[in-house]
Amino acid sequence: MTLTELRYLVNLDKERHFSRAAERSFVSQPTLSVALKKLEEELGVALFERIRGEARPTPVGERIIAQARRVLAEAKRVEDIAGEGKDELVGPLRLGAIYTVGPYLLPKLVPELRQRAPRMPLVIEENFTAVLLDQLRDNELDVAVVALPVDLHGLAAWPLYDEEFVVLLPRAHRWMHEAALPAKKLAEEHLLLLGPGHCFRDQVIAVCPKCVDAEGEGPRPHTGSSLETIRYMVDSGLGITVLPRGSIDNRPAEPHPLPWVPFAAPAPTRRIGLIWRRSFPRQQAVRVLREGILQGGVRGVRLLPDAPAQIAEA
Amino acid sequence: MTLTELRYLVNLDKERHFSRAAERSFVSQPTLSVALKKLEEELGVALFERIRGEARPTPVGERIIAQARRVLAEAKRVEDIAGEGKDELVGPLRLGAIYTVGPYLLPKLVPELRQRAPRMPLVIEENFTAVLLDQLRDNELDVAVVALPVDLHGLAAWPLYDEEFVVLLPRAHRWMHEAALPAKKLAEEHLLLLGPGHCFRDQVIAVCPKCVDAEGEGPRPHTGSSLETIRYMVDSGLGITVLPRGSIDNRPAEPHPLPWVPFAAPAPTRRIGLIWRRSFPRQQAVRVLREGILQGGVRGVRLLPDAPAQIAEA
DNA sequence: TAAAAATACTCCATAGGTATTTTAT
DNA sequence: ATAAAATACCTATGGAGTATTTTTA
Repeated sequence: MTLTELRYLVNLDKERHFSRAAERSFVSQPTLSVALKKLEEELGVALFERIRGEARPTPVGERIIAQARRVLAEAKRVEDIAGEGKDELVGPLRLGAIYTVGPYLLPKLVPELRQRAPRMPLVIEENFTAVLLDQLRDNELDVAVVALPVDLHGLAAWPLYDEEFVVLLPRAHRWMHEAALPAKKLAEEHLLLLGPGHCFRDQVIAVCPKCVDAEGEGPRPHTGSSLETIRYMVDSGLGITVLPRGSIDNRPAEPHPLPWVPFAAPAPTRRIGLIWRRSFPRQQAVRVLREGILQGGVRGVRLLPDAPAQIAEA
Repeated sequence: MTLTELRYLVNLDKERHFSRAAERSFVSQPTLSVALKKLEEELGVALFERIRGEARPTPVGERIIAQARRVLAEAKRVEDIAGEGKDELVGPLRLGAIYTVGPYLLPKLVPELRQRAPRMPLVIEENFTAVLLDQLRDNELDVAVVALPVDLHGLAAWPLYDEEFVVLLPRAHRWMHEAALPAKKLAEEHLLLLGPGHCFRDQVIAVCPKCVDAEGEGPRPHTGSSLETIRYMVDSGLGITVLPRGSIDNRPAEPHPLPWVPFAAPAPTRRIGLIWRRSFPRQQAVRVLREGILQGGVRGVRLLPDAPAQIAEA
């Protein structure tokens, strides 16, 4: 039994006439005759009585025709559902972001994407890189914004932009009018760091290894659970800190922002990119997300060219 | 889209693994892979994410899989219905009979058929031959018992038995001890006939053309609307009549039946047979009906051999 | 390296076509 | 004689197979 045969069956019931049913089915009359005979043989029952000039359904035939209509209707629903689901920009996109990017990226990104893909709501989760990677692999997230490189296993990545690190100072700090600071000077001050697990913490330590002791601990009190927390700690005079450049401009305007100073060249940077399961089927969603981030505008960073359309490697 | 593809789809969802789903579908792994890819291309959506060691349905995929299950369930119902309808001895059989046979045949036939085909109830209609033929052709009846020959157009016939005609007399009639009567003697008496339209009327007139006048009218009062009515008229002394032999024994026993006499050889007879649309698909029902009539027993008639399994001619 | 899925190719069953015959009116 | 359906026969698509490659953990 095939869907085609059932279509012939229903058309024959509509026309009660083999030749006209064949026309309606866009096949030749013998094709429909043979197909119907095959169906009758397979089902083991006569579906129509062939009376001169008219094909009349038998009693079983009528029941089977009614059922065939149901089959075809359900089959059509399959196509309908596929049609609705065809647009990759329809349906929620589960987006993850590391803690040190989310707060500065998302406020711009969300309205931007509502413009670009109004039927693709974002389900957003902030977490550590390691957790985001697991969630991607476990199909709990679709895409994530992280600092590259990361361990790509079954994942694909697309670099978005590089952002330099800068030094955030308390108000009226003695360095506040320096044009640029060499990294090693950081050790002269009390350096506030994020807690373990934040990749940005490790990146900052890499810039100034002397700022931590043998156990990898910075001066106490030393950890904040977010960059914003640390900013408050700096403002209250506990010490200085290092921030990614993107966290400077992409936040609500303040009347009296804290002073900050760039690093001396070569300034340390981090590279922010998108990652997703290599098998994730909504490539267009990823593309639109990228465009939303880049053109939606993260201020103060260096956007990367479109060129390596999407880098994926083991 | 084919039912087979939908079956693969559902099996893949059950197994979440191409090779195992292929086993479950009794096909090779490449077959299932290719079929699924074809389905995805046709529908224009990704149905599964191929993650190492696991095929995971996409959100659209899940909806389509659920719908595919519905399609397959409905398709299975088609086979179920066909299975139920496969037995030709299930479902009502619409049986017609001429007035001069029905009353003597049906009382035995109905219980006999309830035995032989308990799930094939008889819907019975008595009528004139001409009406029965029309009803057969108009699909208002399935089979009919009539006197042959008739105009077979698109119909098939199967002779059942021959029955002789006999002469029914009032009590104490002067012929009541005759061994046999020549047909021409009928004209000596007042011959009661059925009304026009009954084939038996015409057959009796053919036996004794002199019994009617130029307009084909017999002596008045001359017509009864049924053989039983005429029997009463004979009993009340209005005249004699001619009956088919089958109407003698196949009726409720009477304490004092009317006398009857056979015709002199060659006795006139009529041939009773089954007719049905040549396209009528329940041949087995016809066979069982025939057996029910013959072996169920019409008394006093000469059964015809099975030989001409079923005669059908234009 | 091993396991799984995708690809390449080959084959054959069958859906579909055209031409013709059979059937019924 | 005509119209309709069935049959015969042919072709080509595609479903399914085996062998192999690609991919990823």
